[in-house]
Amino acid sequence: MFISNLNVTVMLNRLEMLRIFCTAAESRSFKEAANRLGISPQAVTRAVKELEQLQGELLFHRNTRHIQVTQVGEKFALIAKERLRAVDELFQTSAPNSGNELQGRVRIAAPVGFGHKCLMPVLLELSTIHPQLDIDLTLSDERVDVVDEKIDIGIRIGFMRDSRFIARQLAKTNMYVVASPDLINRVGRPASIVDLNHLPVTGLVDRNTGRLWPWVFSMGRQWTPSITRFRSADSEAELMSVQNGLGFAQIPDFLVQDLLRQEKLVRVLEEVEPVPWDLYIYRPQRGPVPQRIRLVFDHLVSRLSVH
Amino acid sequence: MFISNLNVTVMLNRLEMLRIFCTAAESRSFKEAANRLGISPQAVTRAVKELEQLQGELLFHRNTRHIQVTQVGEKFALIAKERLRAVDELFQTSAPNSGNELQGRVRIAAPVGFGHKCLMPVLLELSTIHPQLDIDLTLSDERVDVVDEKIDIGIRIGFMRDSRFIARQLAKTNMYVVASPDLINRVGRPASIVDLNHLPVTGLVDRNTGRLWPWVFSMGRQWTPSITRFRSADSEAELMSVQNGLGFAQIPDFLVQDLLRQEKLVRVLEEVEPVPWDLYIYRPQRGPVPQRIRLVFDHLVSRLSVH
DNA sequence: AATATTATTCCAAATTATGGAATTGTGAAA
DNA sequence: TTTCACAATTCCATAATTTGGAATAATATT
Repeated sequence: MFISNLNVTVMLNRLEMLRIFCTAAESRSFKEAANRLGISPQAVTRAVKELEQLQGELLFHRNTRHIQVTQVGEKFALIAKERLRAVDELFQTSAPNSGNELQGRVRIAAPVGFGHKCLMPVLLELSTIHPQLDIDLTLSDERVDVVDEKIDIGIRIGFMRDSRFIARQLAKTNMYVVASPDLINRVGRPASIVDLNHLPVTGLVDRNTGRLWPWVFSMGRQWTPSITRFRSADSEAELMSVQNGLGFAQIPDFLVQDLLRQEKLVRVLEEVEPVPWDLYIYRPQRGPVPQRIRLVFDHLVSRLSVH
Repeated sequence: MFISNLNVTVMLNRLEMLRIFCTAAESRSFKEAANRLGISPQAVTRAVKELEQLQGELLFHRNTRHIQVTQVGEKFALIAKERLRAVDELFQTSAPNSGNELQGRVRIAAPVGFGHKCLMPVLLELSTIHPQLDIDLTLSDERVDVVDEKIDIGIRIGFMRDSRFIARQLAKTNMYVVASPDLINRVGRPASIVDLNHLPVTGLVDRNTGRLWPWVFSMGRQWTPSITRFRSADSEAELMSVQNGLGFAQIPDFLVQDLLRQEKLVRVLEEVEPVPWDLYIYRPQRGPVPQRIRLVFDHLVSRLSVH
């Protein structure tokens, strides 16, 4: 328990305090935040004031005419929002599992980022439903044909016009140029592709060539970073660096859509985005296909498709 | 707001509810939990009861003589504890940054898991201190000599007896056999290495050979998984599968120590663990070394060393 | 069978949260 | 420049919630 200043009541419900603060951070006024939450404006003032005292710094600049979240407040709100959501999630019921069991080895290949973000949850779910399955997962960002020959199911971005495989489109995937709100506040947003030349950027390294992947834009335009703030062949590491404000990056939408929704990242250069690419799942059309491969394939299609 | 049954008061402070529940989950009685928290046993009863109503299922089996957290309760407690900690963390102040600025490219190589878990936070910190640095990070789990030639700073597990490099030991790293508590509850814990032959395990694939890395034990013993529940060359994916109870795995301590501390994972076969390996950082001893390399090296040493 | 201990329920008292009213501050309109 | 409308903030009386003592019920131990 903490002792407050005179005239500031002690508010022990920190969860509600955070919720009020986060709502205020995305409102144009405390009054608007209060309306959204169905509470009084005094409650918003009290919550923000108490949080500022706990944090030891201002989270909003404000007067009777407008409010402005501080940079510290902005960062704090992003983290708080996520953690608030995580706690709220604890109070939402989840559906039970069901299904019949499969067993044996299934070899699956996918891009790294998609693997971690979208595929692993589904594979874990699959494995719960079918405890006898042996999932052999290969994650890489490059098209390695020899690997394709050894897999049962693959997921790729691009196009698939090969009769050796049965392919099914999962979704269209966009390539977004994104950055953290903090970075944008500091350096501004690019108005055109050429602006990227003098903004901090990060880069994804092609493991095969050692060079940076070019960024793709509408009308077939490309731009390759030269000077970067951070670069790696590891897309996860690149994403971490972007989230932490090191630079702008071009990243597939499935990796960042949650972060965009949570306002941890912001899209820029939307008007020059390339046409969406296909995200598809495929399996070889050779010989009789084990039932488990067919069923896993169908399960992945149903769980990964975006309608 | 939710309408409770007769005689159950509405408790809006969900954070405290979770805290009470989590403390009870690791206590031998509600009275003990109450003592730990400095509240009355009635408060513990009320919090647990209300949480059970919100979740729609029993979290404790209990009578006046003892309490037993249910399996659902156990799982819920593990998640809740982490999220509770994450929220509590929001209310702890953090120290400001300081330092002088460096600029230019620094090429760093490290193992994937260590890179994500231990190294990225430090690199992000470095980049904040030195915004002009261009960090080029290569993450891989294999020793690739040609890559070593192109790097400025490397981090490796094993031994380093090469006079071409300046090496400094960061820590001893242990290889732990771990599994989720849920899995152990379901299948029991191995009493010896041979028990692994009929327990579910996951495996890390050597990208170069396509085969599974052997597990290492004391007195030079090795064991290689044959049938796995899950396998990947991607250590992150393997770790996710272990956390979700797919199988036992042998994983370096730096990847799992937080999860062990949080009781999300449990160590087994501790008595046959191999002697610790060296985790060391190194840089080439060729020609004059740019100051930025030297300073980054020293910074990494100071931040990554375990005392 | 008796006893000690703990979970649970009830209830009065204590504590906290709440919004109306008033005050203060600020930008826009006259 | 003055006036006005609006919102942040503070104060305070009231409402709502939380609290622990007391009582009850249940259970393992003696």
